[in-house]
Amino acid sequence: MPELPDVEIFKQYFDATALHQTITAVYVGDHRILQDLSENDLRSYSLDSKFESTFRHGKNLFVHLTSGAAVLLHFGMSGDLKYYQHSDDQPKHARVIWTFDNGFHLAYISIRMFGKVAIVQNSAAYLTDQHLGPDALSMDWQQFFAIFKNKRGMVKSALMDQSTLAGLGNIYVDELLFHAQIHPETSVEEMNEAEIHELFKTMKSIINTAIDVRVNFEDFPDDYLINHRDKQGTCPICSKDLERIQVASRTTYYCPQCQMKMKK
DNA sequence: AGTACCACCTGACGGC
DNA sequence: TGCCGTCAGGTGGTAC
Repeated sequence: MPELPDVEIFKQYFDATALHQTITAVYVGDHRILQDLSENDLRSYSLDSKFESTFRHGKNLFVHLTSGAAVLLHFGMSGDLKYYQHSDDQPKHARVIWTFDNGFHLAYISIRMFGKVAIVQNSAAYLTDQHLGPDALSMDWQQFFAIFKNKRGMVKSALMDQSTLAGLGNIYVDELLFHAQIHPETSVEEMNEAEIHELFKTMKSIINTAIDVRVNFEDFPDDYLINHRDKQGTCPICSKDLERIQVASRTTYYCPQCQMKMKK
């Protein structure tokens, strides 16, 4: 699930539920999810502290604690959050659970264990250390063009590379290339400024749309690719059968008629 | 710098 | 019903 729009919705959910309450307990359901962090350390950072504010960069969600440090949540391929009151509602794959003084709990869920929970002292330094590029939603055109005018390789690989820009994954890269009518294997160095600008505009548009519909698949506009990603899928615009190929080792859907721009 | 693999995990689904 | 292969929206490492 979680690419930038999903994580933005997690942030909004977190802000609406789990801030400003004293943490009274921390439960770790599977310590493998903790990165360079012991269960005891997570507990001592959390207990008697409060979640104060959240900050998202790409697919990373930082939650600042009143104790000073921040909890970093990364959701991998199957992460989620759930705020609930009764233990009957505890989700099956809750890997970390924070309990608050109002009796509610916040569960960090990860089915496939690909996510991570860490403690970071300085989120800006963490982004630098991890070599993360600028956030795809907040970056401006000057930044985007400065990066892409010097990039080489396939456009899909470039957009997926978190050190180039942070936040896009397989689903939304396919979606934006579809709307920009650019073939996923197009070489970035073959694209002119107008095409790169189209890429930028479309990227902003599809991220904002996904956030507006709160990533509910059924609420995406009819001309979006997202609900047609299957082997029998047809193009929502021209009805031609979609192509399914591997690009940068990832399953890629595109319309061979609408996405003609291709130079290898 | 870019790409092609492999690995990390669990669960859902289709075929037999 | 059960077993098995395949696939899944992420990331990190290694080798070329």
